[in-house]
Amino acid sequence: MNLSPYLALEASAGSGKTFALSVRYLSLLFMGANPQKIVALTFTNKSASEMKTRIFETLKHLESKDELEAICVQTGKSKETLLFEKERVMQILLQADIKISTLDSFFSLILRHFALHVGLQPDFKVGQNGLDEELVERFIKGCKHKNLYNALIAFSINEDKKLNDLFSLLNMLYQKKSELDISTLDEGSYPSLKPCLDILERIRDYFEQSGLSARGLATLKAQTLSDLLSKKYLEREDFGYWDYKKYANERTDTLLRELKQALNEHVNAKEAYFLGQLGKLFAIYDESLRGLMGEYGELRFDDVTNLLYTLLRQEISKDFLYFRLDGVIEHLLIDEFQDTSIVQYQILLPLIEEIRAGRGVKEFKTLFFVGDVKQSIYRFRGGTKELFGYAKKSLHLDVNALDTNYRSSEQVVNFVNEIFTCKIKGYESQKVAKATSEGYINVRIEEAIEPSVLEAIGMLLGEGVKPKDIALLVHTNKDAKVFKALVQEQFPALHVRLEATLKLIEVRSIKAIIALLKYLYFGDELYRATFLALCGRTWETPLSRSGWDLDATPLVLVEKIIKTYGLFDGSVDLLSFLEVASRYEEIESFLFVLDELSDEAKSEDVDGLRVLTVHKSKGLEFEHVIVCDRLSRDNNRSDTLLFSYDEVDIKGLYLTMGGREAVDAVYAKAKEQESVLMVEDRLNALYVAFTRAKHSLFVCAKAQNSAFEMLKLSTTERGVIGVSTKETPFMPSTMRVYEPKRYGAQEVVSTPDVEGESAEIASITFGIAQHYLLEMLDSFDESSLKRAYIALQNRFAPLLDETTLQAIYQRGEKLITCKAFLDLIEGAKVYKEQPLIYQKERKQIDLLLEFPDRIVVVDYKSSKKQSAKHQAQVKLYQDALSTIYNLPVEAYICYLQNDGIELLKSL
DNA sequence: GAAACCATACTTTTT
DNA sequence: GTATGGTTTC
Repeated sequence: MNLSPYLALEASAGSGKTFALSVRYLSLLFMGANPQKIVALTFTNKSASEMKTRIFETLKHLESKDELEAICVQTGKSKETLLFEKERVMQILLQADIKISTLDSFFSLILRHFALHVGLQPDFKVGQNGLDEELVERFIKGCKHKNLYNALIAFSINEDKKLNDLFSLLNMLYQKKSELDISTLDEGSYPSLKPCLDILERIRDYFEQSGLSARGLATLKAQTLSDLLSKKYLEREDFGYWDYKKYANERTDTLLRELKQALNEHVNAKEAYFLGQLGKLFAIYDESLRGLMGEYGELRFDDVTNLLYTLLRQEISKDFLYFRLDGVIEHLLIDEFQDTSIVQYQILLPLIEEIRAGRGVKEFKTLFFVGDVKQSIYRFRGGTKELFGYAKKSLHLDVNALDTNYRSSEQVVNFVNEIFTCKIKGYESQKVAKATSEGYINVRIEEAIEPSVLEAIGMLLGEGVKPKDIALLVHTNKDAKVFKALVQEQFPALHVRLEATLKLIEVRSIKAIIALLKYLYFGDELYRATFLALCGRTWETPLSRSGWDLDATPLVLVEKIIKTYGLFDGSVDLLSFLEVASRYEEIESFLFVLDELSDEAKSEDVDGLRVLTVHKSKGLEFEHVIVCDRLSRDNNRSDTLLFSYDEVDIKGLYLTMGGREAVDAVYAKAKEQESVLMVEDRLNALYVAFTRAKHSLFVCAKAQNSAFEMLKLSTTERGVIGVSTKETPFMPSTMRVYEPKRYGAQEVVSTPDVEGESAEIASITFGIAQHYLLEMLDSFDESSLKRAYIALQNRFAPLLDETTLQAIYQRGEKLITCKAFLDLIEGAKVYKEQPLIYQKERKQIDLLLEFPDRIVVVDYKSSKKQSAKHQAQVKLYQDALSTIYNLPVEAYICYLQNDGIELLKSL
């Protein structure tokens, strides 16, 4: 065999990491590994499910996959042998409980086995929980109990920390709990600044006698530590400069040295006091947290790792812990290794070492770590890229690097190589694999980036690029919002997606199904139109309400809709939706809960131009990428605590103070190290952003204060956009991108009859939109109207242009100011969109007014064109309601027209 | 040329 | 709360 048993794979962006992982996994299977004993770990649920899918897909179609060749090489078996064994391996895989998961769910699984050892019930919940307030309460109670309450207050005042700040500090320590022995933090008493101030006074006296300028003397005054630390002369060796120069001598320089020494002692004493206090408080915090977890059975993600680590260290032996996991794990694969945190690594270490020990030749145990330190951008949440190098070295792993880029075009690969060589430490040029496409690069440096970004989008659309193939990468969530609004304003017809965690009911294909269900049930044209629009079908598409059995279960109905309209797009979301549908027995209860369904979608809606942060884009790829500069200046706020590392071990913990570096060399070094790491992270973020592009890459940089400054970019344009004719749509053909039709408001209302079909459709759309606005109206006042209008815009922006939407708004305005109408509803109990079953027909009443002595039904119409029909319809409502209520029923048709509201009483 | 002063913004996010 | 950038001051 050629499979290297202990391998670290360096996989740059686009170099075929997923390919390598599935080859490795399948090779292990073909070599006889038991899938129960292979653990593959990733960081997100998304990549875990992708990995599973990829492995199954590859195995299923092995004969036609490139992976086959690679598996031959790894296993040393011939193609024929592999294909012969394929079915057997598939069977094994299908029957096994496959262990491909995120680190976090793997850890919670282990913890559940041992929950009782840490005072928890095994059915604890993991997630964000709302126990924060409870924690504060318990913490304060704990402080009182330990007679530390006054100390807490004194500490708070001394350090000028609010309880909130203090809590974030404690939480920070909590995250580092496994790396740091908090109980041994130094302790001291609160130091006096007097010795330092005394020396300063001596310097001042001396200079005053010598005749130093008033300006100079002013610099030798200070009240507080931060005053003092901000003095520039602390950065100097002596006073031989500026106003001081004339009077400086050996004496003043000695005093300066003394001052620095005294300050050094002071800051260190202060730090010791601070950390000592914090350590005491931390013990209470930790205890309160443990208590809460036990009582409520709710854990945060950090709690899982922390408890597991505690368990591993003290309470039970490592062998026992991992032995309990369904037998011993023999193969471990870790993806995105550079994002592993120290605690996570420490938890896995016994397992890793067990495998690495490789007792006896017969034993078949392997390790496989894949990662790319250039893509490490999660340091702020604990990701430690140094672990990759450390693991390679300490475990004596074989190291391999993937050097060819299969994702990006030639121009993009070359550009990335050119930009990042020498900038990222140890950057190796990637080779180009895609000889077929040349690609396109456009770097713009302008005073403002907004025009460049819009121009870039315009260029791409002009070349016939589909919006869904464009991604706008920004630095912050706030920027994402701004850019989304900007793009939408400039291209009103364009579908723009702000990337966020999606709910199931927000997925386009599911929205369509819901609309159709509502149409079938209520028969409202609005829903029919919504359904057709969401599917990208034309208005003429025949769609009948008959032939659907509404008494069938929701599951059967949804299945039938999916089948009939070919809505299945291979995404897991539709499956989840079917699962949700199966929870309900009849359509009424299903429709009732639909709008509030909180189930989350697993895959994203891939329609429309995407706007997302660089961090969210990691692991994704897009045909065309526009990387935007940051809109605001970036803020490198430093934390109150500063950690310094010796490779992967915490070497020191410091209290940050402005100017401390001038008097404390150790601290200065730690701060320097921190800032180097921060710059590296930022550079990596840019690397991640640039390498998302498959075909073309736009960089829109600011002339000043650019986030790209460290790349030293210059304006350039290379290659051609030229869209390839070969199209691989994500959505099935029936879910085409909807092509917006533009209908002028004038056209709609003026001569709908003569204009023919398109005007007919336009007036239907208009009517539906009008109805929708009124449906969304909570009450008949202006603020409700504004809210309803926003809802209208969200829904109809792709269908109707701005003028038309405005016209609808104005009609709404007229309605809520119409005296006759307001008089009519005065004193009534108002119901909207009431379903009504009469003579076996399902109807929906626009507006139902309940008075003590009578009932009024109102139907909205946007034109008088078919008034006879309208009359008949409200008559029907009137009759129907008469049978239900024992009261007289009046019926009105409310015509909403451009020139005003007309309220017509039906006879 | 250097210090002090004043005004001005103001992170990244999954499990 | 805290860096930073620009301006003022001697």
